[in-house]
Amino acid sequence: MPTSGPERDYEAMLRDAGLRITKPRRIILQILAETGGHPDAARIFQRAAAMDSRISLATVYRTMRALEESGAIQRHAFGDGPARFESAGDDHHDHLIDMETGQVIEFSDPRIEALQEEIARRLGYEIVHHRLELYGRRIKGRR
Amino acid sequence: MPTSGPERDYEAMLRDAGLRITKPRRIILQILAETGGHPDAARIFQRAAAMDSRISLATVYRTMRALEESGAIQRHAFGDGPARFESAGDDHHDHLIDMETGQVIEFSDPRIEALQEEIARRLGYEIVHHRLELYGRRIKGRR
DNA sequence: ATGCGAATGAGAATTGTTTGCAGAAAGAGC
DNA sequence: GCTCTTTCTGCAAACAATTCTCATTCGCAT
Repeated sequence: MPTSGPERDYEAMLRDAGLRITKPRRIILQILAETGGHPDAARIFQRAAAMDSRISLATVYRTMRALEESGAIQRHAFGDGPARFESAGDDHHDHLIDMETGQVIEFSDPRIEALQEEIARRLGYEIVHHRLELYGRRIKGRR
Repeated sequence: MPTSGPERDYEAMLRDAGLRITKPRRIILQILAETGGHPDAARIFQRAAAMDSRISLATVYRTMRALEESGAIQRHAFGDGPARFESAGDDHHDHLIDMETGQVIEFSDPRIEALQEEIARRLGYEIVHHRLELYGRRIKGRR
């Protein structure tokens, strides 16, 4: 069955990071795998609580932090709202946020990445990470 | 004398926005004009309090909001810390944050801007604003 | 099965920011 | 300059997001 795949991957990540595989973590990871998108802590907590009402919000935050530190997920802060998380594949991408719907569209462009590198180098810096977010609205009369 | 210039400009902005020119606002604006950089509310408050100890942090926040809404300043959120403000000229630029010192370096590159436009258009969007932040560390052995 | 260290839950604590309210003060008109 | 209306301010309380404290539970190496 396909559902068993993703869970395994995540558990391996925990293992590799020297973290214990606990019930709450398993649930949270399962949610991350199934949900996709860019959920915030409250949303993750809400779904987790539906599966096991004993889980606390603090554990969600702690788990997210641990996963972030081990490189399994990324933390974003779109606009000013709460932090939102995304499981980190090895594909880098940036975000376009639809200002009307709040929808987040992912994109990537090697040319932009290259320019960023060039600019940073010219300023004497080496890029550790970056954040590029475009906030826009849908062009009407276009499909 | 050169010190009288900036203050005038800011007062005009208040006027134009239909806001009253009050003592606290004058002080806050003066600080913004003199200070430069990307101060956060606490820093602005601290300097304001040095000039007039009655000023409250709430007023700093309220003033920043008013100025932001009237387009006089921009609000940034580097990393995860508190919001930081910058007086908004008509020159657009992005930021490179030195991860060791927290120093913010401004830069701008029309090629990146153009690419962003192109990407957004391809996705069917029109950019309202964007945010590009490079987080990096100084390259050693380079001056 | 046992023990030790790591993880959890519940809630209190922090941090950054906003808000409610009563009094102060700005700007318009006289 | 004085008064009126409306906007601002200060203060403290309210909030939202996140982290921390601590007693208890649990994973897992032995």
